[in-house]
Amino acid sequence: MISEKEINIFEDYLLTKNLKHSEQRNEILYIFLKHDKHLTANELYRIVQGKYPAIGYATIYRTLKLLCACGLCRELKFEDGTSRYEHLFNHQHHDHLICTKCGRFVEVVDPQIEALQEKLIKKHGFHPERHRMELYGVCKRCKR
Amino acid sequence: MISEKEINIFEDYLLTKNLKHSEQRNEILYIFLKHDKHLTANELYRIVQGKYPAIGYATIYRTLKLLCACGLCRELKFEDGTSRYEHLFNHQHHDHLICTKCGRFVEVVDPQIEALQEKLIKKHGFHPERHRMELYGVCKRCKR
DNA sequence: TGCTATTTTGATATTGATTTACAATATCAT
DNA sequence: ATGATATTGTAAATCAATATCAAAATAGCA
Repeated sequence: MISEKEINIFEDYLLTKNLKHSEQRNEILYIFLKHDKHLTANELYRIVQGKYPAIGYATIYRTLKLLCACGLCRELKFEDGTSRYEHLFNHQHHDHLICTKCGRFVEVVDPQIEALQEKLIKKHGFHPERHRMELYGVCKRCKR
Repeated sequence: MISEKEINIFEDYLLTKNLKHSEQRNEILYIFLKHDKHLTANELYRIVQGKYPAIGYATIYRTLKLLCACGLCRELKFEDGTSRYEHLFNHQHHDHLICTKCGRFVEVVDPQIEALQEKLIKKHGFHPERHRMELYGVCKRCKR
């Protein structure tokens, strides 16, 4: 399920930045790619630990930085302060709809909203770059 | 400029929760109300320090919690991790448009977007509660 | 191969923001 | 005034994230 393309993106990034390969980086990259979820640094750390107990916390953070820098992932900061790392490859832009009871969340996009957001930014004389939208509510399961 | 109503809200909250008055709480409340800006805890702390050097950091945080609990303010967490406290009284719901160069920001509302957000939440079977939207771009002044 | 410059790593310490613990003090209904 | 309860400041504790640094790994080159 891991796409060769994602690995190439990482490889190319190392190359262009004159960075080196390492087993740790590989291990973290593969584990990150295998888990197509929004993991926290800590969750990733624990999974990596399972296979590679010697790996340090700092290396997780360092590699997550690389993954973000090369465009494979991005850091999401939620309201409660937790940071989660989200896959970017083959995932077009989206926002999040989050259940306030159970924390479950869904990726959502609405082209109309997207268009209006850009319009709103321009109306205030800004040059649009990006946005962040989180919708909160109670999900079907928690509603009853 | 400080509205009696805001003070009453705070008073009432203390009353209903069986909390007590204190000079510190008053001082912090008044200074918070006087500065109709999005201050950080630290900025508020420094201002309060000017009049009340004995006041502790913890008391600032504790009082900000009260201000949020009684509905006079809310904590905003921005992407860079900083928390700012925003006035709620007489400020209807709004989102933020933030300049990525200078950090300046504008409060914005777009009824069309608001409506679509609610629709989108319902479409996914959620019961809508609230949302958070931050728009990022480069402001007029920074553009040139 | 071996050499060497450079990068990476893990352990540990450090930061910075926020929270907590606790003994001393202040508040307020009686 | 008294006593029960809440509040305060100080200092210590958290917590996630970052920086430091000596030792180990990597990769280009002989």
